[in-house]
Amino acid sequence: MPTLRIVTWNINSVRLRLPLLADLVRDLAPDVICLQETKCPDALFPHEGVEALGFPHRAVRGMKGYNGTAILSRLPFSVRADDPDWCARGDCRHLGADLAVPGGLELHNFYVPAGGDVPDREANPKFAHKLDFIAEATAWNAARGPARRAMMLGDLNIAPLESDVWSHRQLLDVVSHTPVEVAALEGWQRAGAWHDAIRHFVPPPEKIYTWWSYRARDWEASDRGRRLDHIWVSQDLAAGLRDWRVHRAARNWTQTSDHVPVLVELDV
DNA sequence: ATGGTTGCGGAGCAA
Repeated sequence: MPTLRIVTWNINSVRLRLPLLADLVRDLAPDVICLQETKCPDALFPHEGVEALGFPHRAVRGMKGYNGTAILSRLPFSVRADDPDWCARGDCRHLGADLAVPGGLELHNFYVPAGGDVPDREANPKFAHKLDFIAEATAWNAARGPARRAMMLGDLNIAPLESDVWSHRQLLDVVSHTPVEVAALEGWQRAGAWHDAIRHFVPPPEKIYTWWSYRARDWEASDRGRRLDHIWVSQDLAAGLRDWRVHRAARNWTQTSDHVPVLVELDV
């Protein structure tokens, strides 16, 4: 029974931050890295640099300027070909893989739309897109039944719990923590019977954040963070969870992302 | 209440 270390990171430009990927590999020793916001067309992906870090197996789904996902792996895997094109946009927000481990392991890397600034689906098309995206993913999970030997991770752009934000009261009207978004994310989680792998180790009310705005004068002193990045596992994998890490130190790396890497180690 | 920063791409949009 192999033990895997799997990381999710919204890298916010894979070309700009390729050197930081080396720091991530040094610090976390991952077997699989799932990236979001690579902002890189597939033809321009820095394959050589990633190969040199020890990741011979890669899949990328990128576009010019925005979005983009990638899976970098020490183990072989195949890209899942029949997963949906969410909201029929072809906007590179999901990459599914079947990892070559005994018994198989499904891995879904998501970049959920951020949703703009106004939490109103009529006034703000970006917020409508966010809710529609999650509704489609929820229906997909519901149709497939409870997940088995599967992981679901990525930048979901929602902080569901009061202890996932620096101030529940002050963020109730802020996109990422509104009740309608929280209900949508909880519905998605329920539809797939997903188990929150980070809250498995750190139950509420302990605070956990994975994102701090670039706009803060001193992100560390103000510590106004949100837990936007998540790792969920199917119920049959929950007993295999071994370790976790939110790599807060990465927020102080030179020219870093506003998100930090999140790691889970588990027996699969 | 407002404004604050970053990346892409080379202005303005998205976050």
